[in-house]
Amino acid sequence: MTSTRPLRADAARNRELLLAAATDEFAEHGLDASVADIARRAGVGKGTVFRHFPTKDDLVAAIVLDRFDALNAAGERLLLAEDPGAALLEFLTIAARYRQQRDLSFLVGAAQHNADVDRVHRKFLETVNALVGRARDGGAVRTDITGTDVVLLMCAPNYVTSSLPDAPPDLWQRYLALIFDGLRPEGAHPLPQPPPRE
Amino acid sequence: MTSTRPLRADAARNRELLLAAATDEFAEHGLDASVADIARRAGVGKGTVFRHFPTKDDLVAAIVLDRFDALNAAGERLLLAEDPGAALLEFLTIAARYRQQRDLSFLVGAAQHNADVDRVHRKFLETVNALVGRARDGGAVRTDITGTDVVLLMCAPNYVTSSLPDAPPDLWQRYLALIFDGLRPEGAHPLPQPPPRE
Amino acid sequence: MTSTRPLRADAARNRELLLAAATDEFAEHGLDASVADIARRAGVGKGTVFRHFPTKDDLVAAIVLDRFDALNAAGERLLLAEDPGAALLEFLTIAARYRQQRDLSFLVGAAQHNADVDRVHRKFLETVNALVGRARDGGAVRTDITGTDVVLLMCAPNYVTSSLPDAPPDLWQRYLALIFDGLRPEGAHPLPQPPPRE
Amino acid sequence: MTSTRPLRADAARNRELLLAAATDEFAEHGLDASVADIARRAGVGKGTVFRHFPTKDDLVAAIVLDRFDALNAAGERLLLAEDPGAALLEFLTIAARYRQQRDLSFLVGAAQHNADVDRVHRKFLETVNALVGRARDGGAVRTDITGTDVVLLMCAPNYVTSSLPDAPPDLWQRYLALIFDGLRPEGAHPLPQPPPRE
DNA sequence: AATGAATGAGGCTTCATTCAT
DNA sequence: CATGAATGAAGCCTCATTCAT
Repeated sequence: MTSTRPLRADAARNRELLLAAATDEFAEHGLDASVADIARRAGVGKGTVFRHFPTKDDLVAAIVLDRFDALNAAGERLLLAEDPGAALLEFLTIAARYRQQRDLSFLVGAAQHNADVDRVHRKFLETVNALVGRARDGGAVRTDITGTDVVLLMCAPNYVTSSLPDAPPDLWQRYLALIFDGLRPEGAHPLPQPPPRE
Repeated sequence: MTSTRPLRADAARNRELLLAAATDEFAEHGLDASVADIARRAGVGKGTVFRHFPTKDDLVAAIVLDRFDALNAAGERLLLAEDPGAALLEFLTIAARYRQQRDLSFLVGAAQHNADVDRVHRKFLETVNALVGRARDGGAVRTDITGTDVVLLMCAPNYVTSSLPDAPPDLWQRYLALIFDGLRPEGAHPLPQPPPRE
Repeated sequence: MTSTRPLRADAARNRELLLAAATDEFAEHGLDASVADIARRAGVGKGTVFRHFPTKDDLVAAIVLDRFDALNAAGERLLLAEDPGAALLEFLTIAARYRQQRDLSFLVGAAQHNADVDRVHRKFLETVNALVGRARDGGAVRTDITGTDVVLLMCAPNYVTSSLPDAPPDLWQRYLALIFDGLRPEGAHPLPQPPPRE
Repeated sequence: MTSTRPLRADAARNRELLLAAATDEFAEHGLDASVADIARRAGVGKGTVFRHFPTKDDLVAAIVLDRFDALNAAGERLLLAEDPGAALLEFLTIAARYRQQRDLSFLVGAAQHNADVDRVHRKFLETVNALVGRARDGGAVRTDITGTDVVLLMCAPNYVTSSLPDAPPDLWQRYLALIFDGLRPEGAHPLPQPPPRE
């Protein structure tokens, strides 16, 4: 899929329909969402799903890919912003807002074994590293945290609200703010464990 | 578990074996862990699982119950500690250490429909509320957070490390410390959303 | 069956194969016939059974439905016959001949909870009531029996022969004749219990 | 079981409890009644069932055996009655009343492969043959029916009412009377099929 | 002798995937 | 190309039967 001829118009449209439908179904039913339901939601036949995505994992990977692509674009734009601290917070806000789907834990299931996802994921790590580096240099975040720390923490706001059945849709903002306060230099206590490498 | 006669010695042993095996399998494969695998891991027949836990949900509920029971006991003990702030941090540490399983998200699947779990869960909320109340009164945590906030956040340290395949086993301590720093009064910024009720 | 688009040719064929196989298996093994055996007998995969009949009960219902439909058609035709007594006997003969399966006791298992079966069953009762009414008015059957009596009795000829392992295939005709003789006015003795309502 | 030493008093009592419980359970749930339910209803452990009846089929056979024994005793007594026609009707009445359990179709499932049941069943056929022979000789039933005919027909009254969910408990009497009217000489029409041999 | 815990084959059903139409 | 029918492995659960207590 890394560089194939452009799809015919209707095929391209089906692909988008499928990605949207799959994203919604996964958000609602987790990784157990059935291919049949996705096909029905997209208004296409089951076979069409497999024409576009030979495997359910490939479908998951495509979603993750899109998500990372969008985030990477946003990140690169924010690297040019004036205030590095505000830029980082804005980045995390964008990431969390991206439809507060349960999380990106699909990543675990499929991303690990997909070359495309790997590539874009690596790019993502670089981008976050750059954003965090700028913020750290600017004194907006404490000196003992790394880009990887932020990558790991950035899904937490959505995660914690996901366990509340009828949470208000923007509740995640509260926890993003709390966690971000923990990243600030003011009142920082030493951390008991070193950051993970990579 | 509602006051029945004590199990025969071998049955009690199998029950423990099963709970341990199930806990491990769930930790490794999520809620999709198969009953057959759990039975195999416990070294018993498939039917034995269903003698002890008529339903897969019952098995999940039993695990959640045990976990909450242990947590509640620890919480009550810590309510008597001298330093309220240290007590809260210790409580969160204990909770996170309790085998850093992915999370307690089993709760969603089964807790909602099980009377025993409901009861012990409510008790859990009370305990955390009390611990947070004491810490807040003692100036150890900022005034704008509630017990529910802490309940929601307390699984996050395990969650964030779970996405790292080969994380060092105690990495969660780093993120617990970071998040706890966000709960402290020093350098607190106003929160954009009110806390969820209940 | 409620007015859906016609099935694809091969699907329709499989549906018939399945109904025939299921009818045979149920006749041989009673309601306990396994879906796997039915699938094997029809020469299709187990999953195909559930594509056509999402539930074992649905399969049973479909058989019962077909049977009642055929019977209803025959009954309506016979309502136009000249001799009402001969028409009733002919109807009972047709019903018994319809593959002398053990009985229609599948009805109990599924019919009660299926709207389609309910509808066609009610129609069936009406038809038999009409046939019996005509025969009674024409003096062909005794005055103290009702349509419901006949409905209840009409499975008996097949039932009684079913307990004979190697009965000749047309033995049921003997018992239908005997029972029908009991319905005639000649030599009728008063009945000790009133007919069931409905 | 054909001649073993007499059971200890409590064992004998358990045997009776089990037979009664099994009879009830089979009557309620058909041949699918579970051994566990039977044991619970009898107030004994599951293992005790298998001490008395090594196999579920053996339990069924024991019930059938008891039933046939009782019927045979009644039949022999009625062979001495004055009015042969009344005696036959009385016999059929007794048979049908014997708890109008669904039927004796357990016979099919297990009786065929059990020597004891075979023996007592053969005896049963002889008894009915004798009863019918006397009635026929006395002009109480038509000349073209045999003992086997009656054996086959005698379960029908219970069978036909069994398909009515809320039938009055004595409804079978109505259908026994109707069927018996069919056996009388008055108004008999020739039968289309010969009686089954044996 | 009685109990009930353990077993595992087998039942119904779901679903990712393949393939004829 | 799209469709949806077919497949069969795998999941959860039941139950007759065995066996340790």
